[in-house]
Amino acid sequence: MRAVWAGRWLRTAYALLGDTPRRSASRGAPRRRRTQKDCRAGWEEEKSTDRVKWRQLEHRGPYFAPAYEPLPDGVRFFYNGEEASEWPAPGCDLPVFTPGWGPREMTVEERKVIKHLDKCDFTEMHRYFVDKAAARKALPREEKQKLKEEAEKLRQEFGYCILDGHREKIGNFKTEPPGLFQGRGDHPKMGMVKRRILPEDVVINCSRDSKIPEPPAGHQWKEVRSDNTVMWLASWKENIQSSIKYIMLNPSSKLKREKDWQKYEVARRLKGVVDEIRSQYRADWKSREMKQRQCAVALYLIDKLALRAGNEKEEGEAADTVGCCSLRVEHIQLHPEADGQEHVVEFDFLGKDSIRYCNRVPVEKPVYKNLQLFMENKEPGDDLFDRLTTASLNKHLQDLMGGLTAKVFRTYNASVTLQEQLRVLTRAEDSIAAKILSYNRANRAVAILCNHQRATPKAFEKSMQNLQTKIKVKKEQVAEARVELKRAKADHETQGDGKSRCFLEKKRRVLEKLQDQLARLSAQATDKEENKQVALGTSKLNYLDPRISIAWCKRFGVPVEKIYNKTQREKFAWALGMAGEDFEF
DNA sequence: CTTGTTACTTAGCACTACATTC
DNA sequence: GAATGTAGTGCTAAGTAACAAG
Repeated sequence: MRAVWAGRWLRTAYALLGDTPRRSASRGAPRRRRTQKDCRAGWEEEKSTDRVKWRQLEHRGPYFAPAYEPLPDGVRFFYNGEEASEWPAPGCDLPVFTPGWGPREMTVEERKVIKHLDKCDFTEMHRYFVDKAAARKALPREEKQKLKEEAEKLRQEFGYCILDGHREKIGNFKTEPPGLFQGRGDHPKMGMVKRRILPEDVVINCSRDSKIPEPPAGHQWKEVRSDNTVMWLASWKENIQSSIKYIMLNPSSKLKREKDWQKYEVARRLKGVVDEIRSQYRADWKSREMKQRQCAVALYLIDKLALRAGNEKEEGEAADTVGCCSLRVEHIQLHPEADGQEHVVEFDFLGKDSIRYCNRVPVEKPVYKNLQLFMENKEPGDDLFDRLTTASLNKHLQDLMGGLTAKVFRTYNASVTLQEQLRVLTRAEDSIAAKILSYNRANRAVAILCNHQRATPKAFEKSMQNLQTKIKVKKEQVAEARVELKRAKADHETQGDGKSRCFLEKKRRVLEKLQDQLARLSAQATDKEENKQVALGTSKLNYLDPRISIAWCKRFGVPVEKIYNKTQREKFAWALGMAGEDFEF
């Protein structure tokens, strides 16, 4: 078998041809960051900052994933068709937190022998992990229950903190286990070894007067600090991109809820000035200054198409993806006329998570002309907006409205679209099920606007077929019930007694019930088909002001539980009481 | 201005637990 | 009771954006 790069078993497999992760090319001496002393000063001064501040924070520190067990002796590895008798040797040349095994890079000797991944045969290793997963699945009920209880115990011990006197849920209380880095898209660092995190890597953030978390026996924290202007409880630097990972609170916590609420309030403030901003950027399309023009056109695209800002990325560090400001000439095509419309721009690029954005849109003539201008004398690989960065764009936005950045447009347009679509699609006389379908349609309009895609579910075709079969059966049943009803009607007319009347009523109810079921099934089928490749969750969780949905529920008598599950209701608790039925975004 | 660092939000996928159907 | 379908959850990568320093 070939190297299978998908699947979690890889996390535990050996890294074969991983490059040594390069240290980020730090050019000069490390710059001075905020020190602990500065933090203390911040604490006492209560500087005006939009950062949420806390007074007291106590927690247990992160939970360290236990080390993996070594592969048993029987599991063999083949290279180029031959069994490698000595390799890979169990054991680990990296420091491990508990005695055990972890993924590692090849030694110098191994690298001399193993040069091509496609000559590696992982079959036995793969089977070992598949079997292990199957064994776990086949565990008797009591054993599973026991595992569950152990996990719950862990959650109780590590999964909560005390913040300003309240016990709050932590979002991710475990350090990330070592494994092979799985980037998305064509990632240059795919397959590199992600090191095990040790207590020595971890910075703890908590109140000075709290019980400081104990590092695991025989270990020490990298640092313990008390910075009350940040939301994280612990952090460490990861070795692939040398970015910092954080342990933070669950969305249901007060701190996160308030932040979320603020976000939507900023978007609502934009609503008040958006007309002005729009006429402003329209005017700037004709600006004499190139930079201003580019800014105005970019803003138009961000506003109209809900594009992301598009920060610059370091080449070779991540997959080649772009957003608005980092669009290149090769990503758009101009059509003077297409699909019966004028001034059509065709976009085709990879966005966040290497999700393809492919769209043809008619734009206003000045935008079209400007794009033409921006593309003149440029190579396909050149930046479309060569005078523009996200920083300068956001600087401009900040001047137009305090707190305004490019991403606010996405929030704003998503929420406005939901509100508008709900208004258009909901009919008061519809059943609850039909209303929920309308809600999903409105949600879907937003997801499409924001380009939230998903892979077609594995069993989609099959489950769709099953659904169609069910519909067919139901249709036959309805037809049959119709015939029976007719017969009962005729019987009642000839006999006219109470018994036949009763029978007639019964048949009528049966038919109604069946018709209802049929309607529900076809609605389900429509919904399913339309939703095939659209992910609704992301917009629901991150872009749609929950007060819009809650107000809609109240207005149309739909229970909120039909729209938000328990977790979502906890996250949006701030909005539950706030939004009356006439709330307007 | 550029560049690196830091903090936080947004994103899709794998897995799992539970409901439903056979 | 097994098989199947699906909603919910965990995970962590990949963005945005602010800020400091050269």
